[in-house]
Amino acid sequence: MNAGQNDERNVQILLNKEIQPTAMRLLTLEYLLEQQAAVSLADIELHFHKADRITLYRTLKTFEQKGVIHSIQEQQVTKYLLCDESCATGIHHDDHLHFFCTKCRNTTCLHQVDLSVMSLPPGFSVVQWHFSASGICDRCAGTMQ
Amino acid sequence: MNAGQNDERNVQILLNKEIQPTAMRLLTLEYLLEQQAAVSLADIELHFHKADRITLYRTLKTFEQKGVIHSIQEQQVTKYLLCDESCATGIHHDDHLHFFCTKCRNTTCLHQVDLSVMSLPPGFSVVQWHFSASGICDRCAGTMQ
DNA sequence: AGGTAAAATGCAACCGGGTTGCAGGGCAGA
DNA sequence: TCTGCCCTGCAACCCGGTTGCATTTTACCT
Repeated sequence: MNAGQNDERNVQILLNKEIQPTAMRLLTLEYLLEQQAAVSLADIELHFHKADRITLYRTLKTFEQKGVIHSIQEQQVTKYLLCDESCATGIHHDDHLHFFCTKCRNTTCLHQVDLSVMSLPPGFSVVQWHFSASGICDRCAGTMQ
Repeated sequence: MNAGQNDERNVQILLNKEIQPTAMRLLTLEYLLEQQAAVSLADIELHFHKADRITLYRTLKTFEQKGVIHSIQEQQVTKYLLCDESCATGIHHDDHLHFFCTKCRNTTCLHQVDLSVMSLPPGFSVVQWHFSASGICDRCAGTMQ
């Protein structure tokens, strides 16, 4: 693990998406890369207690718009997750299931669930899917207290 | 169509769900019964321009809790729809697809889409599903301008 | 290196939906 | 008729999202 190398890699990630790699953005990206679950603006704000809420907000907006992260609605709050490689400016492929665990309150992506079987009645054309489920995740199920 | 009969029927609907049939609640129920699409608190408020926002809010909360309606999140705002017969206090069966048309901005339920094919990885247990899609609905597709 | 323009940041403030507390009013039951 | 409970309406608050504007940083050009 070499911090300098990670920085270098993260700079490249941003440049590939046409985002200027500023300090704030690199820190935010680094944080997002560490996350296993979706995080809200408030979560990030709490983590970087010195950072400005609005800057973070705009950073996330930029990331989302450029295809670095995608957002989901989780009971009134917006949460963010890293995108797949295939996402780009204005183009998202977020058609996978988001699972919200009511116990640990984490939201994770379940790419392995096959949603291709979904078909709509004639006349409807879908631009975007939003799939989510809530319940108990595998980790919490394993650790009954 | 007999207004008195409808009233009587609506009173019964509420009583069956253990809700006191007050004037406000009957009006709200009547309005909800007329809707083809999900409505927000603001929508209802606009329709009953004399009504109090908070009372409406609490009426909807009561309806939801008692299994008359269910709520969905539609880009930051909560919208409400009538439940199936099978819903009761604290028990909802809303596992059908909600389709949001980006043109007419209406949200409708698509019960005909089969979601039973969905299966999760082992370890996950689902309490509630939330399926939605956005795009162009059949009615708007038919009326290209 | 210095100057300039554009982009990013930080602060203040606003907005709108959701939510709660409390006082008044109406209705049902004693 | 009296009493208590539930519904209603008003005020106010909270919190996430969002915008405007002034300041700072960065990139670029000479």
